[in-house]
Amino acid sequence: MQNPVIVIAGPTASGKSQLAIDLALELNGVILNADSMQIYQGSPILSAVPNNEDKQLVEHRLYELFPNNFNGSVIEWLDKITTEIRNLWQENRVPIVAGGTGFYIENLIKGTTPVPETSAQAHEQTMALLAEIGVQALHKKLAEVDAITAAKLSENDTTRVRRAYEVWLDTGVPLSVWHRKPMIKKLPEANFFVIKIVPNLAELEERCNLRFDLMMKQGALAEVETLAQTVADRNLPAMKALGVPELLDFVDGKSNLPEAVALAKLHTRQYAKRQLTWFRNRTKAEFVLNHSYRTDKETIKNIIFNVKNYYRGCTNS
RNA sequence: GGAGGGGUGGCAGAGCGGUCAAAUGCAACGGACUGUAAAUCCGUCGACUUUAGUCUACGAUGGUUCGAAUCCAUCCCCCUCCA
Repeated sequence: MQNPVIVIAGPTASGKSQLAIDLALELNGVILNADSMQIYQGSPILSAVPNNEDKQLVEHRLYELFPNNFNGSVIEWLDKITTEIRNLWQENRVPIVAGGTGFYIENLIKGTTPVPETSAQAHEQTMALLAEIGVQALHKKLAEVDAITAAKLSENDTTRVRRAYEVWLDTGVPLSVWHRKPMIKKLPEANFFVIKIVPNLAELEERCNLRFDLMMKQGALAEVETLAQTVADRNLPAMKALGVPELLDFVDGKSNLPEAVALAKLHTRQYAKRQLTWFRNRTKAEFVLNHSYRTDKETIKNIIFNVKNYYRGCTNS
């Protein structure tokens, strides 16, 4: 096997973590987190970070790495995971990347745009401008300096309009120009074997609901109360984990508990759908599992067989 | 029993004679996604056909009118208050 990276991509509650563990046990693997929420420390319960039992079975890395007030992005995660993967190759162990954040996985596999890191001032300035004039006006200003990007974006797309403007402000070069440059792969030497879990929605919905009830029993509410007290800025990524905003509303007295729980479940289901369309339409996989995973030797055997075959092919060619 | 308010598309909720297949929000379905991505955004959403159009729709039935979700009558159901 040469520079293998096994990637397990799938929606929430599809059994990724379990599959990762079962595979890691067979392949001398280490599990690396590819989930944008599990990377933060704030909500191990709500973001379904693997528990201690799982962590004792197999080594897990890149979970609960960043403090809650850290404003992270794909890049920080990419830096971390890149060095972890290289380390594992050195140790002759197999990196198993597991997570539901399609955007992160895509950046790992296909690379990132070579935009330099934007300055904090540019960010602050753009945020201030956004707050002052609103998205649509910012979109208009963007159109003056970067018509191509502006044309592609909805005038309501706060996140992307903000970023495009910020990039222009900081680098003096429109984002559309940056986008023309070739993507940069952090790990050009890696051979990815992607396993995609694609369960049907009804099945997934049930699992999401059951899992959320379990989270509540495990103390999700206390988790959110702590967040409420320790993190001032609720726009921080760590405050966006599913269930956090909903339970926060309850903590703030803006809703009641059953309502908050119902909403959190709804949003979880909607998120799962979004993930499903991401993976369906833009993630190529070497192996597709068309149902949720629970420990099952046949499936593991089958996957291992495919993995070994795949990497034999890679070294030969 | 008396007084009042109301029944609108999967839900909530506007509309109160024509420009209404019916605002808006939610849900649902599909899609996008190049540094906050568990984020953010877009499209569709009565049926059939589809630039246009046809039909069935606003509790039920009947009426007024060129024309009704909108006005009138009767009936059915719901809610609030008084008894």
